[in-house]
Amino acid sequence: MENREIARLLSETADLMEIAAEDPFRIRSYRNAATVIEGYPESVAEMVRDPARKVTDIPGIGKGLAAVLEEIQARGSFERRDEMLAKYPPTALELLKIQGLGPKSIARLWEHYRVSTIDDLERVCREEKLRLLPRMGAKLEEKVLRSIAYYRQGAGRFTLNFASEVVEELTAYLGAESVSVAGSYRRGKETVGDIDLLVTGEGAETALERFVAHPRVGEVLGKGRNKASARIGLEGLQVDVRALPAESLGAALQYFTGSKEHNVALRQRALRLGYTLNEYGLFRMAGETLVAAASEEEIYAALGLDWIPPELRENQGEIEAAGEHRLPDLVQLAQVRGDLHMHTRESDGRATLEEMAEAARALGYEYIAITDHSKSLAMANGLDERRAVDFAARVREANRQGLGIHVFSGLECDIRRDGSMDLTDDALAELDFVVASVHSYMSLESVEMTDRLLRALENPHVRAIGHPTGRVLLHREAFSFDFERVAAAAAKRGVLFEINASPERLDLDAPLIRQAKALGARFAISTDAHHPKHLANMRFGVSMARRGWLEAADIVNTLPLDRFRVLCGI
DNA sequence: ACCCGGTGGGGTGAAAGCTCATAAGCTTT
Repeated sequence: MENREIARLLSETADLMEIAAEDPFRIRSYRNAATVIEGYPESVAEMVRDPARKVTDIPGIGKGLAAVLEEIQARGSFERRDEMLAKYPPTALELLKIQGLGPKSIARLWEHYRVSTIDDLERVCREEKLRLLPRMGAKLEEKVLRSIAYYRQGAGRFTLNFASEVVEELTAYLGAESVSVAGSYRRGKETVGDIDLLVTGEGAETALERFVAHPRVGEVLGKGRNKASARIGLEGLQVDVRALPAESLGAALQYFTGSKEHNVALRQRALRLGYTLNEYGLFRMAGETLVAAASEEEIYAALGLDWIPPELRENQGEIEAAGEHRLPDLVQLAQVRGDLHMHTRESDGRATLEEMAEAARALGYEYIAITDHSKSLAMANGLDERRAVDFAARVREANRQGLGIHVFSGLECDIRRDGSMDLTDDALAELDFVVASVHSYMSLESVEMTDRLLRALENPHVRAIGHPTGRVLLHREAFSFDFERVAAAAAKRGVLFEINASPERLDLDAPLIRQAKALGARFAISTDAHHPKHLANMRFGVSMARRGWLEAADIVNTLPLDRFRVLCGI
């Protein structure tokens, strides 16, 4: 079993234990163990099997959890988990994703009404029975119903951190001469519903057999000669694998990459030009002569178009632009030279300044900004004025000593309800790069939120607005405000929009990026890393930027260090 | 549960504010 799956068993059990109101410190130990195991460089399952190794050498794993890991390795579950599952249905975990409900409420709902699924929950709300329970009322019923509706929109979709692991693992595993990923994953969409893989060449036919035999494949939904579908992992992400001849890979890739809207428009164009386009190729209609199929470039060229990068294929003007040879020269990951939003142990990050700097240096960056939280986010141990100023001095000293990369002292400063900054201007003036972010009062009316953000933009020390809409994918909607006014003001004041590359956020999204660019805004793509490995999430942010039609010139952290310093005056 | 440090037991990751309902539970990273 993979580390990630072990971690999942532990953290799900911790959730159930919370519903059962067990000892909070024990619960924390399970959660901590899950985090440590997920990030552990070796296979924990193999360590359990190897008599020469001791899992208790892993920090956070003691006698109790070592026994749990033994049991997981032996039979895929463990006693406490079974006990919890006997007490509460496994679907109760899903209820934790509904905003407004926590472990106590879920326990009560189960005890009083045997509510165990989202459908049950919806019924209880509609029948106005939730309000009869202690500490619950009519308002909560409304809130829960709204949250259910939002949750259902995202049901069955997955964020890119998980999807990318599956793609990378299967690509290596299938063993065909070529494996290409298509679908919304290839278009860089922020969440995916399934994964489409195309295999060709040597080993393509046996790849389907290998696929359904993969140890993490659960339910096989179908398997024929050319296609196999299955759900993978405990999460149940659907993967479709298609085997096809290399001669028609381009047509298949074009077709299965989509989007549907792009393909419809492309086929209409083909018809106008006397062709027909399908997943096997582009054909001249009379006589059905094959015109192009092996590569996407040939197909687009035959239709009089430049090759369109997958991220743009949404039928949002890209076909017209390709016909007029004015597609943007989209930003690429390799052009990124720095990362301007990350955390260390100073607040809620996991690593030190030096460790983050070293990881960034290893990625080939020239500079980073360390931006820990400010004091309002007490939960994250945010910095007050004094600590922020001391930290800036520490960063200056670290740069003098030399880190192999330039580090800017920064802060992710809370934007308070009235739009003022959480720290004084004097303190902010000591820092090189201040990102201002909203972390509270997210449900303000649009007018108040707009005024709040406009005021934040007025602060002379603010360089960027962090995760500007506050959305958390599959969990929380963007808060409402007048984006056009805020973007226009940001452009005027030279404040950057962050494109937050964390796969949980990906904020701004593509339509807002395009809108902001049209209003003259500039951008920073930043990972918001809380751990050195999170720096690698930059690629997801670059995908969003590309979906927003951005070029390197739109993004400040593609600038070399000296030019970036001049731009920011630091 | 773990860890430390000691062979018995104490400490553990940080608080503020909102909502709904009237004391507690949830949210925020």
